[in-house]
Amino acid sequence: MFLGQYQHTIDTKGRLTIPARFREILAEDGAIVTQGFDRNLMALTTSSFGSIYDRVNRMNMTDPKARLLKRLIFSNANRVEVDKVGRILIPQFLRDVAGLESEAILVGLGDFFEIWSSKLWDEQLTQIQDTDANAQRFIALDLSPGG
Amino acid sequence: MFLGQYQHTIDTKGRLTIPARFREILAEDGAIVTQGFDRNLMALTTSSFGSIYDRVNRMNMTDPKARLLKRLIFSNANRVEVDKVGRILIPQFLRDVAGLESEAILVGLGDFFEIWSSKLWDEQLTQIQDTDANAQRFIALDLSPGG
DNA sequence: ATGATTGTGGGAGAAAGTGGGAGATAGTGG
DNA sequence: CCACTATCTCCCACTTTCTCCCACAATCAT
Repeated sequence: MFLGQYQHTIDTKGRLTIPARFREILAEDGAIVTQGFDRNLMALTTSSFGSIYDRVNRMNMTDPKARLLKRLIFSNANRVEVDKVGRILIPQFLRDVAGLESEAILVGLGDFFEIWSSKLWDEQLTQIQDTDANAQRFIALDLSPGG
Repeated sequence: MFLGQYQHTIDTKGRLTIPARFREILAEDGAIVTQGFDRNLMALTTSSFGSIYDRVNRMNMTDPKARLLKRLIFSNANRVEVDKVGRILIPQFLRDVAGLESEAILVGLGDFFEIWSSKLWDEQLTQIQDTDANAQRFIALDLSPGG
């Protein structure tokens, strides 16, 4: 399971170190990196990308929105390999999409993880750390641990 | 069941001793430490985190609110292992969230326990021990044994 | 009292993270 | 088709951080 947040550098060659904990999960058969929904990137295992693939594929392609979603997901998807010391190579166009420069925040989200520029992630954090708003969110979703 | 409160030091390496009583419960398969509701941390058994995981994970990722909630839950969660002498390692970013420095209060809350900085826990204590206020506060909460 | 358990600290080896060089590969123009 | 250039990939080296292990003090129970 991908959990927690890590800050790593992106070197001049566009290589990004994957946290050791994430590495084990990806090691089996590489990963897919694609554009996320919020100016970020999503990194998925090939199997969880597969399930998205199936879902999107089943959508009705006469619906313009479905076609747009399909293009978003697939045209920006990129297969990446983890190198010997645990890095992946992020293609230039994906770095541009997420505004990535010399450093990135890797954020575990359970089945997959996200890649953010530190600037944009800070903006997310301010939303996430709003404890009052969080209490409301939890209430609305009845997410108490015992529930 | 996690009960009572304990004060323990966090050493320079970020290690926090778990009370022996709590240890037995966690020993099997480690724990998940995550951000709590009030500038504190929650430590859950992997199984009770599992039920949260399932529910959050099923949410629709095309919904912005769902993404935010997912980030809240997973990005601040961290799997921790209990070492040979009964300590867990609290990552820096979680220590920051809860304002933890060289000591912490561990508070049993049944299914899980909380981790507080002593300063913030003192503030809680003054609220909890205000018997006059309590008389008013809890009226709305039905605590009859029959449930 | 004394042996066992619990809590705390620190050192050494291992692992993680980062950077850069050199050969291989691909693309471009003549 | 060949030569040149730019990019990529593989490999190695270094630094920092982490993890494992042991030691000691304090507390508890017999």
